[in-house]
Amino acid sequence: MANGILDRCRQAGLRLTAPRREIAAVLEASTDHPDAETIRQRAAVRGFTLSLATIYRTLKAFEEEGILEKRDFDGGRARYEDAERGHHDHLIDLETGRVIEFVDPDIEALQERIAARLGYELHGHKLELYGRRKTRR
Amino acid sequence: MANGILDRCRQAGLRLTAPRREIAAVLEASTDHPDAETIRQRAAVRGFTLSLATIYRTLKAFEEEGILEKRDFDGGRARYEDAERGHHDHLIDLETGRVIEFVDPDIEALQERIAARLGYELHGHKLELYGRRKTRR
DNA sequence: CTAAGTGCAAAGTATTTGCATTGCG
DNA sequence: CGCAATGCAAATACTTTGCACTTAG
Repeated sequence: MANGILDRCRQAGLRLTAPRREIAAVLEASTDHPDAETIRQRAAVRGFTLSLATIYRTLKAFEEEGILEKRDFDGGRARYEDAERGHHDHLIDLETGRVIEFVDPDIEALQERIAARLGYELHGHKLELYGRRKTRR
Repeated sequence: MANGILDRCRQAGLRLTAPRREIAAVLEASTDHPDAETIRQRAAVRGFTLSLATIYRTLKAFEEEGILEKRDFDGGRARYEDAERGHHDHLIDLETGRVIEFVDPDIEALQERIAARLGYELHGHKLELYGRRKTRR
């Protein structure tokens, strides 16, 4: 079974170039959802210079192969995350903008049922909750 | 109670200018989720010329006042819909790109519970389902 | 060896903004 | 009247693309 991004990259028939190895490394070292520019900065910190064009092309290629998932929380820059880390949804902190990941089996099941009710086969979903931290002290 | 977009516009202390009346009219006549350019075209058909800058500024103002809601289905152009029409979620047809609206009280309740479990007060949410029409004949 | 991938700079989209002018309240 | 809103064009933000060069397989 393929676990790492590079394994899946190879499985997909994509060449394992130095930039791709670096982008994969940055993504796997990230616990958040970096955008293209952030990926470049993180690579730079690690001593690797990446062209933004390459990053965009690579992210698109990875996404098309189902290796990464694209997120668009705010309509600004697109952010990416490893698709293999298992599906989860997001709660966005309205105060800080922080993104909290969560999973809920009930939600998954319910969405499946709703899609079926509408006459559709569910192929994916995105759920974003927006909230403020409860001021319980 | 304020029902129309213009009523809420006035409530919010925004001036009721001709372009705003037109944008409101176009939105209220739309059953889909138009983007800025589409709004301009629809206004044009109705014989009203709108500057794109004005449309963008108006949409942003309306959104900030909670009159409209911004959607970003594909990461491309932002789309807008009347916030007062009651909350609903979206199912996007993967074949045609068509957007189907739906409401499900169970989903609403479940999301509320999840947010609470995470220690958050839910202030909004977006749910997008992606699917293909069931080929049942 | 050769098709896929890269970097650069230029081109595309989508959206925002400066500024002089207009018009709602 | 005065300040908010408008239109235009220029500016910005993000992403894509053409092209010549490099490199993985």
